[in-house]
Amino acid sequence: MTNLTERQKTLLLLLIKDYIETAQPVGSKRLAEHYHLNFSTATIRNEMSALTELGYLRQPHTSAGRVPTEEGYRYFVSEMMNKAELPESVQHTISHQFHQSRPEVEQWMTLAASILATQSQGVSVVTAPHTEQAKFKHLELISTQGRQVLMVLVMMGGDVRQQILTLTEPVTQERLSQTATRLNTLLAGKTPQAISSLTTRPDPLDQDILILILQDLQNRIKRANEIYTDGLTNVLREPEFSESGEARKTLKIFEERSTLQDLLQKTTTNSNIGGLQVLIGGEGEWEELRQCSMVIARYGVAGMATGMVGVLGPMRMSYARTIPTVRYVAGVLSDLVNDTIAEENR
Amino acid sequence: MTNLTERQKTLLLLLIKDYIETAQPVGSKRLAEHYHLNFSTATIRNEMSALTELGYLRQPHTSAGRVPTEEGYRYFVSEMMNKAELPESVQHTISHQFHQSRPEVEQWMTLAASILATQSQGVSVVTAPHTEQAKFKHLELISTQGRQVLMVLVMMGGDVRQQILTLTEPVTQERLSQTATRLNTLLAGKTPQAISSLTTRPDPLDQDILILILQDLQNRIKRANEIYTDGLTNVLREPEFSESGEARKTLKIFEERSTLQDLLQKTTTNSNIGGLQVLIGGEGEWEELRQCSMVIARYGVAGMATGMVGVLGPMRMSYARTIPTVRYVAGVLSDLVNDTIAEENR
DNA sequence: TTTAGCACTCCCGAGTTGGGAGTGCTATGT
DNA sequence: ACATAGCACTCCCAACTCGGGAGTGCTAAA
Repeated sequence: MTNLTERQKTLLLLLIKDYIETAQPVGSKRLAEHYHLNFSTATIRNEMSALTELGYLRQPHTSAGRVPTEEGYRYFVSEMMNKAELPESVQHTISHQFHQSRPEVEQWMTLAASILATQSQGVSVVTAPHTEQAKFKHLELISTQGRQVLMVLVMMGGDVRQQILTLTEPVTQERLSQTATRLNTLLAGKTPQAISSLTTRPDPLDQDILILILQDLQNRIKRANEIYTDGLTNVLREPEFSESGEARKTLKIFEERSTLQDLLQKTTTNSNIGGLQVLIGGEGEWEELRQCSMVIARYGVAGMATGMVGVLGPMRMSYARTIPTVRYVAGVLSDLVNDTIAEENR
Repeated sequence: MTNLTERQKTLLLLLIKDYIETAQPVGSKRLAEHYHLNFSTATIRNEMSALTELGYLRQPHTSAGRVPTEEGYRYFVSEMMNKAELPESVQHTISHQFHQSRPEVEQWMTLAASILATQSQGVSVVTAPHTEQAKFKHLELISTQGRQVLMVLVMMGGDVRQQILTLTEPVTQERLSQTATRLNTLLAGKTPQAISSLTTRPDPLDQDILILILQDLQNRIKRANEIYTDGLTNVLREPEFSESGEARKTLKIFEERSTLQDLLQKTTTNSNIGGLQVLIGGEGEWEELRQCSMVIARYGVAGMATGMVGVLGPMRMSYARTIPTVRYVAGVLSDLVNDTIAEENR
């Protein structure tokens, strides 16, 4: 694939860089003058012609400058993927912000989303660390008043959820505690699947609570798919979205969420922790994203708890900025997840 | 103020109605033909001229139709305010959706936001019911593993929050329970203010936990200000936001939130439960909303727990649709809050 | 007081046009 | 064989023009 001469490569990368900055088709003259190249515009024209032939460039009109194709962006991204580094000062700022924040998953998510959005000037997308095989850890039932009972369900991985139940008849705290103790020994360390095969219990209260636990585990899965987002308006800044029709199509993705979930699902299943993926132009699969690119990374601890961070922007987004930022934030989040798990297993 | 003749009033209302539908300046001819008026275009022109003089209408250019001014919209709204009714079928659908939903505040909020957005085709804004003077109800401390402790804090009004603490040294469940019992009797029924004057405790664990409770109460206030939103892209559908610059300014409000909070705060303090307020063109106070209108209502139980629902749209939003919808949703939410409080005091 | 008639204003969309940026090709130089 | 200068050609785009049309205000008559 790398059947490009050194000069072609230089020109291609420069042209894309220029186009990303200016959003204007780039001509031979501009390229020559702006980057002090030691060959003439005619030579550049010849090379550009070749690059067009090879599918890396495209002409919007017969007599306009060149614009990168999706293939061109792919080449550009693969070239810079391993070079791009985040300035140390920015790294410090980011990691500082995280260590300042309160040690709650929700805080981390919104913080990550906010940082990614401002750094990349795109729309950020973050999902909470999700334990695919969350194991039961602890259940607590607390009578609060009348028929109302507070159920607290703790899963390994630090995931906690509470819920207020209203029982059909009042139950003493003692009986609640007994039920909790029985269920705790019964369910300890079990996965949701294992739990769902235990639906019949002798004690009717045990039975009721067990069903509620299962329901809650269902919701937990839904909740794990909750997507944090920031910087939506950044997309409106880009000239390619100036007709509001295009912008609407893109922003709609973030309101409906289903496409987004689909996308994150498909993308992450075949990606490793720390591995970065760049989707360009929806990769033919997501019509809504034909104008966009997305930089996505998986973070967390494989098999224990993983989530996603990503940035969506126009196809001519600043990859040089976005790629290292996403990578770095994913790294920080991985560390945080690691720490949490380590703390738990002390 | 109602110094308008019956005919002027009719014409004004018709014109605004027409403009809301078409987004085009309305001329005398269109008005006459479209609504089978039994007076001529010349008469209409005279009346329109008078209405312009009175400040209800405006001409975009010397020879264009008329467009309502903010004053015009205000008149329109005050005229229809008490007339507008939501069709019963829609009422049923909405109330059905709420009673289908799980009895959790978060569910209600997202549901309300979604319903308002789809019904009104605007951007919905909903805040959770917030108990200004939440009283302490119950504290629970549960040792989970190692130095990690789960703190569950229940306030009157059904507000529950849990948090995982990591103590500096391991503590037995027994000691935790003792602390919880002591603090429960100490704090029962107290307001945050009362609690914050109790900062010194003899037992160091009691002391630590008390501080954490106060921190959590702080966060609870912040959280109560959390704003649920839906239908952001609806705004992009409107022609007045077709240049993305305008749209960006408006959507930005929903990302930054501070303006929105300011607005909700100022608006709700002087409004009663069930009372509807319509802000037109930012009322001179919110520059960002100069193009927009907002329909806002307060819901809940005064003095116990109240929140806000509202819809933001272009100034030519469909008030006839939005006003009764906001009113109805506020009513349903009030009922739900009422039920919750009643359940609690059984 | 309403209405018909009329001159006037001014927006807006459809053509028209010229300049400019960029291209590909060819011929010439290295 | 490759790079470059020169040149004719293409085609976009912004500016300009222009006529129709919608709407107005005024006046005079009913």
